[in-house]
Amino acid sequence: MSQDGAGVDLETSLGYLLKEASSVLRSAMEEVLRPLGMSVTHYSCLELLAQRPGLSNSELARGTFVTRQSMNVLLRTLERAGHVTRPAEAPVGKVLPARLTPRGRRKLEKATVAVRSVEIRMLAGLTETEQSGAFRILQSMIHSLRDGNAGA
Amino acid sequence: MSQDGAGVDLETSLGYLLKEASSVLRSAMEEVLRPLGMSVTHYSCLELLAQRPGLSNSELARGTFVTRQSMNVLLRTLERAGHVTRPAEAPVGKVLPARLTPRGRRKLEKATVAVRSVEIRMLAGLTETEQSGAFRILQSMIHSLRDGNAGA
DNA sequence: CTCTTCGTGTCAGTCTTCTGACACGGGTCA
DNA sequence: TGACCCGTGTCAGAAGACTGACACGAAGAG
Repeated sequence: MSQDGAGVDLETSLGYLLKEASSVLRSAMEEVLRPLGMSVTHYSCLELLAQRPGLSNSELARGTFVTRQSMNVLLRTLERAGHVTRPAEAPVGKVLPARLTPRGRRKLEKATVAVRSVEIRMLAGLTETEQSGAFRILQSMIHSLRDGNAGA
Repeated sequence: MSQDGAGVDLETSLGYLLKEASSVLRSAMEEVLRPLGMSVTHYSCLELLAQRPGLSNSELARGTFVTRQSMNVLLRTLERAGHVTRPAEAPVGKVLPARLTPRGRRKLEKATVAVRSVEIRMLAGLTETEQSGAFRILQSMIHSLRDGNAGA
């Protein structure tokens, strides 16, 4: 199974483990977000908007790791639900800065509690040192991958 | 932006970083797999099958983190392309053990080279110690998240 | 033996996300 | 000034994955 030597051994592959961790984290978030009627992308968009008000559609897309087309449809949904507002006219260029409505902010608060509990659960059993180590290592991976992408 | 204190700070959140890393890894894999006409799920299925021949549809689904319905349509595609074979009749129960065809194995070999190069690039700049540390930490996260899921 | 429970393969429909394409505004540079 | 390139918002179609539901076989409890 794992002794053929030619392949990427699933049992020891950090890439596979990364995918698994991400998958489990996503499932856990979906589970706690579902009672609130929100998806992970929903929440990510709102959280991003809370921390950086006035972000544009494209910027939100990059921050949540989806295409700007996908973010566009999500943003429409959030506008229709009254969680987000965008001006009808672009103040400058074509960029429409999005903002949370009070209602969106209230919705987000509940979601944040739920999501934070998941993150805390995920980190249980890890020391501060391990957490900061993981942080640095993940950043290194991201950096290496991005550089390679741009360079190729 | 990050001093409101109430939220999950995106700049320091391991969950967010995990999602980012996973997203970048996926993009990098898609990029090198595209010239071969394969998707990440395609590759994952083939790789899993190479390392554990005879896996069933449901087992493959669990191993690639998709639903068994999704894996079912993928498996059909792979069968039609001649990369995978499944017996017409289940040897026992309803479980249909899938196997790589020689053609599937050849296809996988090319993909493996491409994917391994991505993984190597990702790990560049990390010491052995850091890698095994990351491995252990990711496993801990997965374990904590899974336990919580089951317990809830 | 019978009943219940569980896991499995599969069909159907829906939803999300993606790729491709277009027009538009702003900045740079000749 | 005009040409060019880049980023943006948006429309349209396609691909992928998901949820819900069904029937069937195996394993265990009674």
